[in-house]
Amino acid sequence: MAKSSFNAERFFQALGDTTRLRLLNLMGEQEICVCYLVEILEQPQPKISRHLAYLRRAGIVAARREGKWMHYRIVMPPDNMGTAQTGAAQVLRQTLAWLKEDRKMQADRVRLSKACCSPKKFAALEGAPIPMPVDTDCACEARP
Amino acid sequence: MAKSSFNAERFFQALGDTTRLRLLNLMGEQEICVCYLVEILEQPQPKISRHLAYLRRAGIVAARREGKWMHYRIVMPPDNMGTAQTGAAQVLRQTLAWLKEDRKMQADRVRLSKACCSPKKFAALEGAPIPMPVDTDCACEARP
DNA sequence: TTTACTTATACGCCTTGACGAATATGTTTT
DNA sequence: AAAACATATTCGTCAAGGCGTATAAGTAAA
Repeated sequence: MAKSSFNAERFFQALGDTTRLRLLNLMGEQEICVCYLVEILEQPQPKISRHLAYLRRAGIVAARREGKWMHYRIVMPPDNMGTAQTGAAQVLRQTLAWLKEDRKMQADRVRLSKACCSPKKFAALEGAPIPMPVDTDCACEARP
Repeated sequence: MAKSSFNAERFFQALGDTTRLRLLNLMGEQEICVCYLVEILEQPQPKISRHLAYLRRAGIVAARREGKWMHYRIVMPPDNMGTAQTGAAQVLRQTLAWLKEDRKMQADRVRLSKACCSPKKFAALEGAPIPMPVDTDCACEARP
């Protein structure tokens, strides 16, 4: 239990980059496909991939493969046996809430919502697996 | 209000170093003199000073001079007009709470308490301004 | 099995920042 | 003024990590 648990230094280092914060903001509470992250952030794919790898090494996100697509999601640091959250988890949760206050982060989420609702508009997203919308106001069409 | 406010990237970078986390843990809710920080962490003085400068540049701590001594304290990121705390402040608060769960951080605090109660035992602290104890169980003697 | 597609990794370059050691700055005391 | 003390800054070195570019690896379709 008192295993040095979770490396706080590495945890905060992982949060100390704007691109990674934007990624976490987009993952929010849902799983999301890499191709969406690339499209929404308008950044080169290797860059996104590298930052996702960093977040994964830090234990903040996890990946799941589905065919040729990779889905990333935030993983909350391990609970302390009961339902009580670990300090790290609470900090992460607070951080995500903080990000929601930021204009640019909000803009990213809006872009994501739009992409979910009409992926046709984003050439690169034709046929890609649609993430569950971050904001619940976009019920989206199911994927073929 | 929606001024890009506070640089989140820089904020987390500042937290991404163990020495700085230890410093923040010692500052806790009270002001503390640099010489105490040097003594408790048992690290070279220039190193401590550099990290304090970093924290100050990030807007997380502030310094106050008193004679030859410098006192550092944590400054909570600016409030949003009312009493409601900014996201940054809440994250910082949570972080400090998290640190308290850590064994090594607890040990640092214990060392600080002891140093407060009997600065004589720490050669270098003879006559240095005693910080208000972090843990309230040490009422300390007043300084001559 | 080729080809196309999605994602990950390797490489070289460059910036940031951590460190120890030395030294500078600022303050009080003598 | 000089000496003593507390703290800050500078310098040189080194490792971590960010970026673009190129390429590898894994999977599905043709």
